Amino acid sequence: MDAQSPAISARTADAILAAARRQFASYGYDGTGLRAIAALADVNVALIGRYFGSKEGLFLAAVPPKLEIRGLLGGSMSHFGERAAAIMDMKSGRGFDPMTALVRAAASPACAPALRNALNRQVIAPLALRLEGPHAEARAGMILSVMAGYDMMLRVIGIAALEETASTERRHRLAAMLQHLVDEPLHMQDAD
Amino acid sequence: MDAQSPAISARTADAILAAARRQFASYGYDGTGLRAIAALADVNVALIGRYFGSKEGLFLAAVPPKLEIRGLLGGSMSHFGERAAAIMDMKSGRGFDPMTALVRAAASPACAPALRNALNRQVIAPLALRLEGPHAEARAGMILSVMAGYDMMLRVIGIAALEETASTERRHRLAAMLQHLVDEPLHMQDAD
DNA sequence: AAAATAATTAAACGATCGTATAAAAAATAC
DNA sequence: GTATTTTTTATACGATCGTTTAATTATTTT
Repeated sequence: MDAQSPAISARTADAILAAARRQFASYGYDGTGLRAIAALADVNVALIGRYFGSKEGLFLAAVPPKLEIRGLLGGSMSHFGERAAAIMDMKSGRGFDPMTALVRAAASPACAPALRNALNRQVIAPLALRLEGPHAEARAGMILSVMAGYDMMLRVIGIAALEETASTERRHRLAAMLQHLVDEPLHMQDAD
Repeated sequence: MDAQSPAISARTADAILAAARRQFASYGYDGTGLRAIAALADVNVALIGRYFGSKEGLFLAAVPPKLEIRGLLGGSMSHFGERAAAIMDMKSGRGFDPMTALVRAAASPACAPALRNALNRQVIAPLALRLEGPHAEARAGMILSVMAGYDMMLRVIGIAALEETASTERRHRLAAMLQHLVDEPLHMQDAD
């Protein structure tokens, strides 16, 4: 219909996006080849160019929109730590995880600006709105830091000290870290 | 002398290593080309192959040996948080920082095993020895997670919420996170 | 059924990558 | 000063990368 529209099939676009998410999360931005994505989606490589313009365009369409941690800001903030830790632990392994994709793609200069924008708008900002007390944005940034670092050490690098720790143990400690940042205004008595 | 020795000049090897560290820390493993390293070191590309065998060999010779966070375990553990946070804040920007290199290289499957070993032996293990109470290794892993995540969000991605926060503010909050993990056994009263 | 449009494919381009080979230059030994 | 060894260079190889062009198949329209 649209005169210069490049001829689109929603099914194919979704297949490419799904394959791209899996590959980017598993091998990072640089480590993922467009031919591997195309093979996984069972389409021709040229379709990626036609649908998303470039590799960077595909990455931006695939990963950032999924960065809103689902259900993370749903409930009460007095249990944010537990909720977030549970989500971090619930990873499917095979499927696509936005946080792992983020960690694996962060090193590529091509993605960094887009990731920064996406994180600021879709994670930091809404999270900061839920944080009471001063320095809400800085604390939100620290919360994201802790979650990303945890994912990096446990899933991307695979530090033995974390892998060999019981899941409930890990979850409890991560939850304490995050909740400490949420409740920071209540802990001001601890300052020296 | 050694019959099959490949003919080595210490000055050249050091120049290559220094250039490699800068490039790997700035552009990650995949984002760094051997020709760029050679140009920075002012030597021919072929010398890298002759001196270090392969790109992976060069990376392993350049980055992991520098991962021992200098001076981090020197003083009392009651001020570990402040000390570590100060080191994280003291980054030269231009020079080589092992933590940033770690974050930028973690995504590459070629480096992950070597990084895991280096971190386990040179960071986690000596740090865990200094931690009192139970789960020392898991807590050491979490400490490294927090530091790596902080570096990733602040330096690699450049989250605005952290960049726009005063350095002392950031340092104080990071120190509190780390000290909390060090002193965890003293906080058991907080458990629900 | 024929025509027109939508959607996909096959093939190749130029560039860059890590790596290997053989020749040249520099340094040392005799 | 020539010979020998050490160190560096120039060059090319094969592979893979992201991207593009033109041809082909599938679908819809008339």
